Amino acid sequence: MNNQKIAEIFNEIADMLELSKENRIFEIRAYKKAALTLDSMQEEVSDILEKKGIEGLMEIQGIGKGLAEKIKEFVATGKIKKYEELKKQYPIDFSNLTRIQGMGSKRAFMLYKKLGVRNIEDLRTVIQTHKVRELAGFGEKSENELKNGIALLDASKGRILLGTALPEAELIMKSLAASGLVEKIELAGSTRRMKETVGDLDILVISDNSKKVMDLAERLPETQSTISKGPTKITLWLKIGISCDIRVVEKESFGAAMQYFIGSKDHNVKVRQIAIKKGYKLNEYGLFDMKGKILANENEVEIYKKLGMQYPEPEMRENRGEIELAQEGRLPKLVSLNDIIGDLHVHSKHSDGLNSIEEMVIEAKRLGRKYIGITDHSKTEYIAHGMDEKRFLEYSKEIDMLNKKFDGEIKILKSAETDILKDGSLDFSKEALDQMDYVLASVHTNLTMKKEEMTKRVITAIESGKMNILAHPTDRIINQRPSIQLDMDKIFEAAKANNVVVEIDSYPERLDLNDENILKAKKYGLNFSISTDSHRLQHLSFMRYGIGMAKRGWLEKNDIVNVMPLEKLIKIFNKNR
DNA sequence: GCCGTTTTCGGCCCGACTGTTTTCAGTCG
Repeated sequence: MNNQKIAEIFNEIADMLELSKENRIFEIRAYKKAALTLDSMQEEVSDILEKKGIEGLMEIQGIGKGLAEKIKEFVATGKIKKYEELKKQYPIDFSNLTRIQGMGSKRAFMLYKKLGVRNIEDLRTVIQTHKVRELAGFGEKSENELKNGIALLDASKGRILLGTALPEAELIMKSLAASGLVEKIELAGSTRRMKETVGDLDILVISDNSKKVMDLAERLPETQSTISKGPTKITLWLKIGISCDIRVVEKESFGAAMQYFIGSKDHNVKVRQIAIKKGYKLNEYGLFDMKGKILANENEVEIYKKLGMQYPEPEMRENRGEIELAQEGRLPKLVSLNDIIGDLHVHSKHSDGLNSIEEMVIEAKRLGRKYIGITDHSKTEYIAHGMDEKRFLEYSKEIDMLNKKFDGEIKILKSAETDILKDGSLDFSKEALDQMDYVLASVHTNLTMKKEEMTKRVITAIESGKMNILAHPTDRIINQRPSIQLDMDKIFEAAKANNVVVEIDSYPERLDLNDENILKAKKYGLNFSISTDSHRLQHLSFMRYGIGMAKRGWLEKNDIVNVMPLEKLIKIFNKNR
């Protein structure tokens, strides 16, 4: 919770420094960069301080002594002196005002100085009375731009789920491709990198008629309005509450454009620095030598090659060490969707799923799965219609029957999503657990337990010698519910010692483990399962999101269990039971 | 303010679009 608050303060400090007369552009950048890092960081700064002190903070990219001291100050006192002092000079709600499209710190300050605008409500008033258009540097159009900006912010969903953004982007791309106007169309940006949430869409197009492409984009059913439109780029506002950039680029520079617009920003800054060190220049049009001669531009692989690097898959491009590995030729060969042959977390009508086991099995078979594990809830999950031992028997019989029916086509594994109860015990009798091919277990109740207690609870389950997969380990729901408090190092250590597989839950609201935790877990040499947590037929296709997380966490095929043939998988499960 | 096999001082990514301009500042990604 500290992380986001400090990020906000750092951003505001940057805004206020932008107003000072001296040129402090790099100091400003340092604050903004640190804010970005803190905002997306999983580990709480207060935890880092507690464990490793101020040196721990300074290990974070972009945080040096100065910022580490300020973070420490905030954790200790809830305030940062430098911020409080600046704020006296500029009593303006920058963090909300600058969320308005077209509003930066300078305009915000101008509006404060001339019209006394301190926050969005003040701004609404002066727009209504048309005072903004009278200001020097503003005009009628600027006033309308801000008015629209506020409306967009009101309608904005902020960062939306990857599971919403990706299908939306695919719809738009499909329509543009079907028009016959485009020679090539590709997804870029954070959606291409499979980030768990997405702030806007980025689409690249090759076309010899960019105007027609943009006119068409404006008329798509997904489009709400046009934010800006130039000769090579259009920004749309989509009905789902985010914006979408469509850029038309030359065929010759398509690779350079892809490299540039896939990002991430941090990754690109570092790659550009490498280019500069080699005496080159890299931008969205190509890689150039000192004389401006083109070295590479049509494809990304070539650009990285000329820079002495392997091609990093988009999911890895976060400047988390992938650049160094690419330079050394040691990039991991990431797992891919095609490697997956089974799904080990699937619900049916027996608890809170919508479809019968048979329906789920048929769909899984259609998707090419060789086995599917049915994992309906246990009795403590009474809201989800969880099964007691008696109902488990009926469920068990049904699975046996279906296995006869589908013999040779797909194997149905008998399991259950077994609650890890408050004391760490499992929510089924020993007899029931023994009947299962494997036991998937997870926390669903008493989510607010203290870290130490919660960690002990989960480790007790892991050490029970009964469970095989720890499902959605942190239990977070993106944008809705924070993670349960767990010492992840201890959990992973215990999982490793007890042959427990950790899950990457592909359900878009969960994506749990997330990329950061996967990277951490990989260091412990754990086995992972990538499963869908399906509650209806359509969910079985969520696998690609879990694969996205796995790739962002640098996982290779041999880190994953549900790529293995059934016999080998069962052996792993039987090891600890 | 950060950072380091060119540097503990002197670098730090760069182009598109818009509006109010008369040559460019502000914003964005």
